[in-house]
Amino acid sequence: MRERSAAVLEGAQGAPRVAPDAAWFTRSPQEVALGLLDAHVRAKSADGAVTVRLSEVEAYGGADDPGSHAFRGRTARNAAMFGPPGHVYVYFTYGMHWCANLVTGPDGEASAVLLRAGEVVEGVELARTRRPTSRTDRDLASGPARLANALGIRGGHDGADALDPGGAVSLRVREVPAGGVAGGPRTGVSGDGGLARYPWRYRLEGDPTVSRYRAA
DNA sequence: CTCGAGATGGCCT
DNA sequence: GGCCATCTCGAGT
Repeated sequence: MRERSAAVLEGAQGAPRVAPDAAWFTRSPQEVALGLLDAHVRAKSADGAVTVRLSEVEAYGGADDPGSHAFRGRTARNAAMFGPPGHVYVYFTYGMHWCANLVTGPDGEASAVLLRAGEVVEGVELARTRRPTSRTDRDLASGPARLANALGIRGGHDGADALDPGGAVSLRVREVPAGGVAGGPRTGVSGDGGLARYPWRYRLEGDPTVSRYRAA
């Protein structure tokens, strides 16, 4: 199945990026996901800071979403998803990789947006040292685990408050949403319902840094 | 550029 | 014990 495209970055070009507050994240994961496109995610550590401009994200619901880690209820692993909005939810997958999400919706309800891909716009040299296998800079954060790795986000960041501008992870979102982005197929939802029922994967169409891994 | 296969460990049933 | 919200590498077009 081929994906359809849509307009890109209309109105957002030149719009300032601002630090979001809790209310900004207290919305549906789909709304937040669209708002996060073209946002800056910054992570600082003792080594320095890396900032990624997001080009691809994916929304996850809670008990109503079979593709969500929270589908079967709260566990120690997914506890951050049930916590306050604007915090980081980090999980370990495939025995190797960390992936970073931002929690959405009211405290106590589980939903989040997975950060799938982006472009490193600050700290490229540090990101290269963390991702020595990247052949080109566009691959530094072109995938969920690649992005988390480039930012230096690991399990220790689980639950971190991304609304604190001075925190280890901080955000600046477009004052005018990038908008006009197609919903692509999701991973993790088998069968024909994947795209039809949960078209919650969003990207900046034509952006060279989007992940090349697309669900079958 | 694309495709296919293997690695690898925590979580959930 | 099976299942992954994946990545890298090698080989083929």
